[in-house]
Amino acid sequence: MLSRLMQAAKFKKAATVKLARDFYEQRTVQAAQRLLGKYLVRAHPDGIKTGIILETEAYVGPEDQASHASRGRTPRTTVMFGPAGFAYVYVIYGLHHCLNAVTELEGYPAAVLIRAVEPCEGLDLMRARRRKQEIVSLASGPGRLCQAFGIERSLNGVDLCGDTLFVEDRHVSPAAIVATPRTGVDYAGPWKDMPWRFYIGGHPGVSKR
DNA sequence: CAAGAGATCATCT
DNA sequence: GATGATCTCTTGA
Repeated sequence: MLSRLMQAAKFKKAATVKLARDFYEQRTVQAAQRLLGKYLVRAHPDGIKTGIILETEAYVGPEDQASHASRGRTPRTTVMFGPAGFAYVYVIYGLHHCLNAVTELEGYPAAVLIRAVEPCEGLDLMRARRRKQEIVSLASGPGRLCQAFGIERSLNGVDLCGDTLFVEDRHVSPAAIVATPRTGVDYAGPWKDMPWRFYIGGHPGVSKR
């Protein structure tokens, strides 16, 4: 059994190397690509959960009709208009949560949707939350990963440069990055074809479509 | 394995 | 009142 001390030690180590705000201030498409291979970390009273980011999507600016922010600033999208490095978490289809990292400058609405990770630490915690056993099915999709990691609306607006949810500045170099159009945005007119979904090629943990 | 439907409600019109 | 940055289960080949 992993002692509380060991977990604390791991957490402490991870916390010292988390991505800083300036990472999130870069261009969204670039941030989406550079997040691939990095470690998403969720600290929770139950224990720590981590996973390697496998799949992301970029939602870029007020013109992007695929983005929630294209309809202007609303209570929901306020976080997207705020400064970089905060979490935008929303409920979709009344059932599932999706996690985004807000990017670029304050006033310019943009974010990276984290669509899938390869679970590393906290596997049994994730299994319990997901009620699935297979590692590959624990976090291969935006809703699945939020369920596995215990990410819900209470985390909307949390600082990704804080201690509860962050990305470790540690990189597993992806063999190949694939770019495709984003998922489920057929309504987005000319923007639906922008190749702003990125994933690690050939990895089984990438979400199905 | 692919296709289709149902779940279920916050959000905006 | 309509819709959705999804998931799971069922059906049928």
